[in-house]
Amino acid sequence: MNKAQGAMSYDELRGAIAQRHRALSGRLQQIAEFVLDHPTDVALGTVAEVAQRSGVPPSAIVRFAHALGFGGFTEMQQVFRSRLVAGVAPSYKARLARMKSEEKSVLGRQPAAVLSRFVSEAQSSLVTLSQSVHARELDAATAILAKARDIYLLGLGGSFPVATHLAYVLRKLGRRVVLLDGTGGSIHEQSHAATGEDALVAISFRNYYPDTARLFPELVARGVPTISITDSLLSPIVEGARVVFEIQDMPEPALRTLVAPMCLVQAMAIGLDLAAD
Amino acid sequence: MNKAQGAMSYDELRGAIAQRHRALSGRLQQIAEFVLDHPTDVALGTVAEVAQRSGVPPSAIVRFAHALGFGGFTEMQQVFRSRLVAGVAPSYKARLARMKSEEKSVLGRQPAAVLSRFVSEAQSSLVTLSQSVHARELDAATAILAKARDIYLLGLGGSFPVATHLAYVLRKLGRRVVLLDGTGGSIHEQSHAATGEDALVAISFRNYYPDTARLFPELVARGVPTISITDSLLSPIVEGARVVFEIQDMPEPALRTLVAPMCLVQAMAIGLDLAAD
DNA sequence: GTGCGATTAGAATATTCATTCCATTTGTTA
DNA sequence: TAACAAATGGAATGAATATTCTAATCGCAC
Repeated sequence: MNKAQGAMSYDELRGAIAQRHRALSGRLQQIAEFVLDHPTDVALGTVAEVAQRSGVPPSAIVRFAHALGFGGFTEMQQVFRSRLVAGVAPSYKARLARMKSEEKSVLGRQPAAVLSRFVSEAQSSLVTLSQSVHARELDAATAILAKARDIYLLGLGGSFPVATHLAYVLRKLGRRVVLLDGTGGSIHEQSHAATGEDALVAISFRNYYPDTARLFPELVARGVPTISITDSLLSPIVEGARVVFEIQDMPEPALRTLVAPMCLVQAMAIGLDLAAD
Repeated sequence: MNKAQGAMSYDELRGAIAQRHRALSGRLQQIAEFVLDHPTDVALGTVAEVAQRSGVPPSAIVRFAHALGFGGFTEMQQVFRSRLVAGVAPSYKARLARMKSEEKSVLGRQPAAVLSRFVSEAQSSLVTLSQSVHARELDAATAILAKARDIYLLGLGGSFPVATHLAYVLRKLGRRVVLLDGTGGSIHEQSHAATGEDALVAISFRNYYPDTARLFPELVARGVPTISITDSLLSPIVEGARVVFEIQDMPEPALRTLVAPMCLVQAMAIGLDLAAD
């Protein structure tokens, strides 16, 4: 009623409700309690649904929103929805918005600010990684690698660093590795010896490197067990893969730090080594 | 259309979309890509909003839902909403606790536990990075690169992924880059043309790759301005460098994720590009 | 018990929204 | 090139929804 609630976080709203609870009328108190106990219902439901579940008429819900300073139910609902999106993607939108604004400010142009931006970007990509990769996939991947005679690595363009890193670690651990880098001629020749006894790890992000998209199906067709690391289930290296690791929210090519895939391949390699004992 | 999609989990829906993607028409493929990339928008938005953000007419969105076997957009949206509620249910605390317990349990050898170990290790290495790198060094480094005609990159062995990544980004930004990788003969020949007009970025960690230790002094002696990224001030690529980035606490070669140096070179490259305007 | 202000419920309304339909375009086969 | 089928975009439609309005009710002081 009195306070102008422009943009409000969910936690702030909780505090505000708790504070005013005593001052509210009977019905409104009842709604306050329901709303604090069932934030998800408020976020996703309609006025009628919330009204029914909390046992009050729809108009009371709207009055409640008004009493809190919102223009209406819809406005209040936005705050509850923000809590949901925060739960799945740690401040994805906020991050983007912050980057956009910083980019244009004078501060954002200083190298030090650029570094801290990439650091925080990398941090959140690591959080996402550990959330989105499931144990089952990792187990399956290491099982494939454990049985392989030779391990073929396919990662070109922007993904090449990931492939070289995996190659390095696997070789350190005594595995036989063929890095498909296309030096000294066609990449087809390098992969010509691959069979079902071997294994392939393919890495590719948007925009998918043409050679990768071309070679991958050939190897799959030849029966080579395949592990794919990519950023979308629609990428050209998904179909036919035994295991797919999807790493979401990859920024545009020039801005990606490759932190998440680097960590992932590292864990695959070391996990393989530990499981072998 | 054909499949009766009663109750469906979000992951199942993702799989279904990926599977049918090829069989869909152009517009519908475009929508498929958008919804996989922006599940939150679909969960919370209206048909009109989703349509606008994905750049298609609203009717196409409905047709997409139909093509997937749903009765309409609203029905499909329920699946996307289920993902949001699932995301908040096991709260941060629970998830964090689970990670902690896994880490210490006997299951430490399982790949999933290995991954979470590398992730947390990478997290702390990023924190260290942003603390130990100072603005002055970054400014000096970008200044050197800005004046360079060609940028030579020297990073062999375990550091090679970092060098290739830097090469990729710098080239994307239109810089002339020479990656010293030793293919097709001696690495000396590749670097033969470097002069004081150019610049060198050298990356090396223990155990320092012999070729790096050999080539580095030569280039310095020839007057090439140099930026070094290494793990100790006693490393062979420190003496003579204009700027030295010391990244501490690098684990042994097979265990390092290269997360910190990857971030650093990324920031250097982008910082250079932004400063150039 | 009476009168008054605050509160409430439910119907009425206006808006937003998903869906459908059809004319037009696009792509394909003959 | 012509004819056909599939796909597309945009307007029309009807349902669902939030909000407002008003009459009725409640609580309370006197």
